[in-house]
Amino acid sequence: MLDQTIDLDRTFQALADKSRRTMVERLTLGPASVSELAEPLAMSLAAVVQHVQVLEACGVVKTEKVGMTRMCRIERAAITAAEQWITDRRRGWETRLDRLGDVLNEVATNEEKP
Amino acid sequence: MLDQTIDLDRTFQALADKSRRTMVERLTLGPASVSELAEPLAMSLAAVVQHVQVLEACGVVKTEKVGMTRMCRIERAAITAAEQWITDRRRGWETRLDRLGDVLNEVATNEEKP
DNA sequence: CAGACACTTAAGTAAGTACTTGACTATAGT
DNA sequence: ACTATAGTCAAGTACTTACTTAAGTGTCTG
Repeated sequence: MLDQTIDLDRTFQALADKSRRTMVERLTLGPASVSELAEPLAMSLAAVVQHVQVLEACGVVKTEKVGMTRMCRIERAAITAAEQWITDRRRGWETRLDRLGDVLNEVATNEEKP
Repeated sequence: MLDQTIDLDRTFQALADKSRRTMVERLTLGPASVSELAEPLAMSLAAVVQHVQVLEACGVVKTEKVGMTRMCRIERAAITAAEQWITDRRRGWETRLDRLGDVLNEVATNEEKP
């Protein structure tokens, strides 16, 4: 429960960076090495490694060393938790707006035949 | 287009904080003043105002001054954009996994009757 | 074995975040 | 008019982030 809060913090934080989102987008196409992730980004490899560490720390990606390359792949759970949080909120305000709509309809109906 | 990237940065950044998520959760129940948002949070009013400013800067909430209170309400577009980004990624990796599933099924079928 | 390759680690830096306190400014009620 | 309320503004501070460069460490390839 408390852990989930921490993970949401870290997951949203991880997604709050264009470079990391680019990496995630690449990884949705399939696993990739660190240098493959680095390829479209204008920064040092060391910086990319640090971004990978951020993504790994929040559980959005998992990595595994194969020979001299580190293969990265996306891990569904963490990112899904973030999606779920937003979806739950949206559901909240949508049902509220539905109820508001009902009330407005009722008022309108009552005004039509007073 | 470029703006959208900036907005996603800011929106995810905004959601990467427990206090701000608490505020958003409160606001999904309906509009609230700054002090109402502050009530469950262990920090100064000034700090809460700053959080509200962050949420407003990324478009997740809109505010309006009514008398001496500032009323805040949630604004769907920005937060929906964030949700959409995740949903699009998930759709990406799900279709990829589906294709992988197809390939595996095909392999399995071929192995059954070689 | 030599050299290239793919990271890895460490240390440093500039900018950004999340607060704080304290002084101030408009309302609103009595 | 007097005072409480609800917020606003400006500094200041401790901490974190997103990089950088430079010097390693294992892992192939010829």
